[in-house]
Amino acid sequence: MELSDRKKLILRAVVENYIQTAEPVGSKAIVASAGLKVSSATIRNEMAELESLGLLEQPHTSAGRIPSPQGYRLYVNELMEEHRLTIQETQKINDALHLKIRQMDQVMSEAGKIISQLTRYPTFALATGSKKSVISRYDLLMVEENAFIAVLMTDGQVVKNKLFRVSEPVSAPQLQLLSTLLNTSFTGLTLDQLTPELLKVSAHAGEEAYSLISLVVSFAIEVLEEMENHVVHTAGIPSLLAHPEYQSLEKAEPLMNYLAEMGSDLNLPVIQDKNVKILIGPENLADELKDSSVIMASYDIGGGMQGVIGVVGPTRMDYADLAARLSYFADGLSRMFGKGEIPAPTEEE
Amino acid sequence: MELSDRKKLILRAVVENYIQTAEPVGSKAIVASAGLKVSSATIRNEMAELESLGLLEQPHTSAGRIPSPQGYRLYVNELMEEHRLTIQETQKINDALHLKIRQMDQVMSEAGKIISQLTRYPTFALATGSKKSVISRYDLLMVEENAFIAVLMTDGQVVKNKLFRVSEPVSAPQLQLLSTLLNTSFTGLTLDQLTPELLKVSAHAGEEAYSLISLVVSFAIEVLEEMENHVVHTAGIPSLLAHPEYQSLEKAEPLMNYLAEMGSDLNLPVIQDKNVKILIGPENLADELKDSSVIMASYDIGGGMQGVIGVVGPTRMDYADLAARLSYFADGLSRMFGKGEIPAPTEEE
DNA sequence: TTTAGCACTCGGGAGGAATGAGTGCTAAAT
DNA sequence: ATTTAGCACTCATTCCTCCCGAGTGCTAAA
Repeated sequence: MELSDRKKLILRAVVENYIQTAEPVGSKAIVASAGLKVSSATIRNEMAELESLGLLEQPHTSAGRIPSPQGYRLYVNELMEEHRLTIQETQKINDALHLKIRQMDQVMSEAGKIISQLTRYPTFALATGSKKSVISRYDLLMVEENAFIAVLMTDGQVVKNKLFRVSEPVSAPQLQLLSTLLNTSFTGLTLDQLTPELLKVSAHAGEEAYSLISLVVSFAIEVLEEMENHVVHTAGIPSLLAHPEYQSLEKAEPLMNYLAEMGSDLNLPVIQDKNVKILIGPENLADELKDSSVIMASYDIGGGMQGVIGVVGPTRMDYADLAARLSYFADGLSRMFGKGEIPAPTEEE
Repeated sequence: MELSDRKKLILRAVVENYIQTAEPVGSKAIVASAGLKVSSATIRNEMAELESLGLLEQPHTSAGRIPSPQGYRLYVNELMEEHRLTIQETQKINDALHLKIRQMDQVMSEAGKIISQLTRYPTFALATGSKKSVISRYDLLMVEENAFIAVLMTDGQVVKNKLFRVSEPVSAPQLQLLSTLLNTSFTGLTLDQLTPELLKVSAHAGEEAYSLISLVVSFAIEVLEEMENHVVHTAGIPSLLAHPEYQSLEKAEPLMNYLAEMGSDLNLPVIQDKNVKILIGPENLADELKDSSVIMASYDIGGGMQGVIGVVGPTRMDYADLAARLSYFADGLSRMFGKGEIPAPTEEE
């Protein structure tokens, strides 16, 4: 069933009033804010109907109405106008992007901090993707007699390194040999393909080579595990407390703990079709989020992976504004990854 | 003036009772807990004196006593018995150390998480040291025609890398040349020595070399800046809410925000003589910490740097227990850095 | 110096009245 | 058929007030 235009107008007024004031919206307030030429009694009748449709609800009998999750959903889907960012806002986001993000592997952790500062909401950031990462190349660098550095690169262009200290001395030619071996036998393999393979190689090379190889390969496994584990970075969790819906500790604490501890077992649907995805109240899978909303945007990392960055807040959020900001931010990140390089401030000369 | 033994006993009983119950301690409770063969009236007299000495205070007239910051300080300095960890506790810490910390550069961020989980207090972790870091070696790895990896190692044995994409194609011999140049002219320099030097080199080599060199050097500068910036990692901030002294948002919020935002401008005295340092209430420099305590332990990173890891909580903390746990944990980290290698689970066979 | 006894203080919780915003419903008006 | 004015009603919130009890300080005796 389709709502009358007037009902839509009223629902929208309720949502937008409530987003601003955080107080239940009464019929008189609607008359004042929406440009309707009807009396408050009429509004009351309409609101009663909107309530029976499940779009509005009453905290208690003698209070105004607040939007239900379904009400917000309808608002987001049909009523909300796309928010246009001001030049200042885009400028702010651009500045933050370019100033703060220096190294590619900091993107995950820094992006969250930036968004959290910009929006004053808690944020989470993670990388995802169905495609399994593989190591595309190995380099071994001799440091001294019993220390060397392994540098690994994944197909997603992520580079990781680790310093190894070993008891038996190693030589440069030896490392050369090993890295050839690694590059021929241990590249292009996904995490599950990587373990049993070890044995074969130990036959070819000597005892010592075996132990070195296994050191580097177990490092490779760590790296791949880390990539698949979808570590979730969070930032700005205490910002929650600034919002009236989390003024009571019973509300705030479970959510804050959930956010602080959301590790690999994230209960969010991370696949998304469009750039921005909004989950309202009970649409969230995690119990701790049933009374909150999540707005997230995705960006392309390359190598078949995508990054997701989102904010968490009360269902009473400025969806239009946040969606626009996140989307713009995510686009900026996509662009950075697309270019494969950070537009550092030094480049602009 | 030296306190009588009985006063010491009473002070200690008050502190330890209060640490456990979080409720002001009355004279009767003291009689019951401390093994004193005197009546509650005597205790009351003694407590009145302890109060006038500034060691105890009364939340309000008709309540028991709680320790003042000076009271805690005296307790920590003289009365507290060193806490012996149980086998289980040390085991737990060892397990956490070995399981969670895989790569050296994760130590900072992981250590905090571990301690926070172990203690259920918010933690902070940072690296410090008067000595300036320098880059001790550069390696350039050719990836493809217009991409290469720079691997930098500091004198503190930290290795960082970055993938560069360049518009002009580069060749392996060229990179070889550049890395020699970098290693001869740009190693052993502190952050402040690093900038003006650039010009000299541009004369030697051609145009293109210049731009590549400056790319790598500016990365080196970023790395050194990052090391000097003493980035503070925090974890477990919401754990604060579990403690009764932070049940009211007015108390909890400023502190949580402070912790969440404590960036480079950390107002803590980071130098320390012993392994563990305790700051009680107003001994803290930051206003936000005036009603809280900080317990921190340091560990040796090598290369003239030391790491600091600490917990933040109410002044009513189990100082003995936490000091012991942190100290043990920090010693474990020192050992790891001393060996220069992570005792990975795979090695234990 | 210690102790028993007692009056006193004060925070915290329970109960209850006043307040007021906002409703639903009815009956008249358009 | 819809809209509106009017009015009784509901209920969260605020502000008293009262009461309780834990714990104190003080006094006077041991």
